[in-house]
Parts: sequence; structure tokens; C-alpha cells
Amino acid sequence: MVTNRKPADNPFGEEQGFDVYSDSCPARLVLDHLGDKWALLILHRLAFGPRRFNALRRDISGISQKVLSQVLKRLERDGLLTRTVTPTVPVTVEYALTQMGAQLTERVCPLLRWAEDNMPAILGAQDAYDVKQAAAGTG
Amino acid sequence: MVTNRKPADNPFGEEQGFDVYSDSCPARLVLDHLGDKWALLILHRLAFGPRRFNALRRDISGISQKVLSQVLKRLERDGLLTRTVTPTVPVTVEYALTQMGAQLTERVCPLLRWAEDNMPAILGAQDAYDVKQAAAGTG
DNA sequence: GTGGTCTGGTTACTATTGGAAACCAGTTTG
DNA sequence: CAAACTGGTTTCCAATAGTAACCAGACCAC
Repeated sequence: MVTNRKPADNPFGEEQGFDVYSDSCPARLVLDHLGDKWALLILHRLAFGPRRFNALRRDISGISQKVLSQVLKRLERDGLLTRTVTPTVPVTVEYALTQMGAQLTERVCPLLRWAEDNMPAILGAQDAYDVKQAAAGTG
Repeated sequence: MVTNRKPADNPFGEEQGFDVYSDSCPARLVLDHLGDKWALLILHRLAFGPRRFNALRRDISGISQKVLSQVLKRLERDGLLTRTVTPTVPVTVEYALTQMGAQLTERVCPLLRWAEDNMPAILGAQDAYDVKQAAAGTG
């Protein structure tokens, strides 16, 4: 059941049948998966080209095997990447973006770039906020 | 302490000092917040213009007061949005994107648009995957 | 003046998830 | 036989997410 709510005050007017604001909309399912820093990092990393499990693990410092495994499985289920097992010895498993995954990643890259570029401003904002909060608590 | 690791096989060559792949990089902090479907939805919603607490709550079906409150606070701390309390009666609290938040949201919108546009393909992929998994389990 | 509604939250409590570390299985190397 | 590579799964605990209830101030109806 797809929702078709189109808010009257939506200046974008771009909805085409799916509405992420509705909790019954399947687009939320994607968002649930994207709402995951690891997924964003993995997609972005695979934009560099296909990559094997342990290579990804080493690339993305801080991710655990379990989580990497889980997220890769999710992304594969979503059709965003493919998992290719090559029966070499030891077995090698290569992950690569599908065309759909590549399209999505095109939208993800600017986001990560922005995050990298704007870190100083954000850290400054956090600092200012914390100072203000501390002052409010003190006074 | 900012990491400067620039993988040799990075075909983008776009890093400018921050590296989201490193767990010691502050850019991860942003990603931690973006890695949150609610944050993405809220930012996208505020792109439509300033909005009050309960308006957002009604817009984004499924979000609870607690989570909305938490995420708004986080985004405010990051300097992505402002919280303006107007001492009317009852008190009204308006949330609006900062310039920085608006910039980020520009990058978020294509993502949500893509999610909406590509739902059929993703649902199809999920279905195919599940069928394949079930068959593998049966056989 | 008592109850209900609006505003915008906070506070329990619980279910789900996230993450660190251990373990598994196959093969090669020492 | 042990170690290390491959790519995971399992176990356990802590953190988080979500549900529902409660709070506080001011308005309105009665």
C-alpha cells in the first residue's frame, strides 16, 4: 500500500507516488538502511571499485566483522550491490555496486564530501552550543 | 587530532584533510548523526521552510516526541538548525535550517528523491533475494 | 474551579540494535 | 601440530530506539 499524500505546502512538488514522510511508505525501508553510517561509508567505498570483505574491513576503520557482514547482506538484498564468490583458495568474496547502487552512491558522495569539508564549522558549532549550555546550567 | 590518511587507490582524490574512513576523524561525528533516518527526514522537511515541533511531529509519521526532541537537539548542536522560542501563549518553538543546514540538505534531497523514485526496483530486488534465499534453504 | 486542549517537551520502561571478542571452517605454510 | 590467510557466525553486554505516560503553563467550556 503506497501512500500518495502530497502536502499542499510542499514547494518541491517532486513526489512521484512515494512519500518518505509516511511510515507506511516503502521508501522508508531504504531510508532505514541508509540511516546507517556504515552503509553510507560502504557504498562510498565501493564507488572506488569492487572490493573484498577484508579489504573493506581494513578500509573502514572501526567497523566490526559482524556489522560489515550484516550491512553488506542488507545492501545486497536491496539490490544495491552484488556478492561474487570466487572459489579460489582461500575463497575470495568480492562486493561491487550494481547500477542502482552506483546511482545511489552518486547521491551519497556529495554528502560525505560535505561532511568532510564542513567539519571545522560543525565542531565549532558543537563547541559553542556546549559552552552556551554550560553557561545556562551555571547561571 | 585530524587524520590525513589518503588511500593510494582512491580514484576520487577529493579528500581535503578529513577522512571519513578513519574512526578518529571528526567527520564521523556528522555521519553518526546523518546515519539516522529521522535526521534525514527532518532536514528534508525543514527545507520546505521553518516548522514547529508538533508540525514536524505530524509531518513525519511514526516519529515519537522523544526521538524528535533528541534529533532536533543534536542537529541544533551541530549548527544545522536553529531553535527559536517565541513566548506567545502557548509558547511556540520554531525550527529552521541554518545556512549550513540548508547546504547539507541540498545534498540530502537528491538522496530522498532517489529513494522515492527507486522503490519499485528495490522492493523487486528484495523479493528476488528472499525467493533465492528460500530456495537455497529448501534445496 | 475542574476538566480538557493546546503548546513542547521529559521520564520511565522495554525491545531492538550495535559493537568487541571469540569462535568456526577450509587451505596453505612452517 | 600451530599460525595465518580467507569470510564469515556466535556470544554477550551496552547503548540506543521506540512506546506510553507524565509534566507544566495557559486557554476554553461548563
